[in-house]
Amino acid sequence: MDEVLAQISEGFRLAGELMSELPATQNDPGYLASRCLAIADAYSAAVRALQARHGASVDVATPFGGEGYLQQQQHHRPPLDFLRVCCSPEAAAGAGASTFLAAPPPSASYAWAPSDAYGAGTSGGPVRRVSSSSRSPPSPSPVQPRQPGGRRRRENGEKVTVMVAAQRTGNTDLPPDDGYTWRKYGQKDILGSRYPRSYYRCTHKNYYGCEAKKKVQRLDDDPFTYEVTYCGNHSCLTSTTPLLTLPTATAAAAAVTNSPANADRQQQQPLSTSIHLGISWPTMAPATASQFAGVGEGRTSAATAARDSTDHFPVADLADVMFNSGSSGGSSILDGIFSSHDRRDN
DNA sequence: GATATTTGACCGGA
DNA sequence: TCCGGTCAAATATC
Repeated sequence: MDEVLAQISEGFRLAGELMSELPATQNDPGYLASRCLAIADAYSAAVRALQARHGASVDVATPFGGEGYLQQQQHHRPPLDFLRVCCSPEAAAGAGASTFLAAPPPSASYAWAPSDAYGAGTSGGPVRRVSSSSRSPPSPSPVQPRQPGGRRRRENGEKVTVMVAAQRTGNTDLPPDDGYTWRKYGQKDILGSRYPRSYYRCTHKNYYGCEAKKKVQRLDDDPFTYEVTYCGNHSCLTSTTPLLTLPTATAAAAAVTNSPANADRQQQQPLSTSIHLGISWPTMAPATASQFAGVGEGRTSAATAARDSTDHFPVADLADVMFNSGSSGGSSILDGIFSSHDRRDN
């Protein structure tokens, strides 16, 4: 079992590295793809180790087709929606394109397809980068302490704006998942805009002091497109604090064991889909059209929205069942991890 | 009960 | 003074 845990641990380590490298490597789809595959390999090795240890009791063939499924999916799906930003030709070009991503980046080592090729064509994913700059020059003074009762508007770090296609089915009010978990803290009607602007900050702001924020606004001329502006960096991703206690061997083994009961439970439960890495893991169970239409209401976090997507990726699948194999009501393993720290930040 | 969202008010910058 | 960004109490959800 040590080998299994080591492989899982390695997968997380690689994922963490990749996240921290994203700002510098986002224009290198080939590198990103190779790193993603390395992560997938780590988890696949964990599965193989589990199979070697437990034999037939570890059956990953159902309902997703076993290793064949894993291999197939590795070559057909980008691991995370947000990589479409990083790897899209528009993102690489830096600005300006007004067309939706419709073709794979030529240098990507895995097949790439427009979002509509998957399922019912839900979230479209980021389609273009509009700008990547800080509006104001770096402040000569360090971060000022917040004055009691005062509200300081800060221009911290880089600002990146992307255009993101809304989901075409189900709840189109939800912006597509970008891989992070966000908490909405405000909404504002903007002058000259038909649609209000929503303000989000990182869910883990308290625990990590993560100052990442984003603004989401629908375009007047295209309600199916969101303009998402990211401000600040995710310190919750780069923290060296040992945040994650690996699930127990029992939990991990149970998670990858797709017993009918487990499969059924995975389909029924509203799962929290994020881990400390900030990665939103798509759900393991293939969702039906009716599920798309129903879920996502009420809880509007990006992670929840991700569940509406038909995105599936083997690593994500494995991690999803690992970290969401608990009971309902937010009592996943991750909830246990964050429960004592990550309280509300108001 | 804990946590997330909503929404009116407040604050700061232009 | 206006407008965008944020706060925080009230409310909703699980």
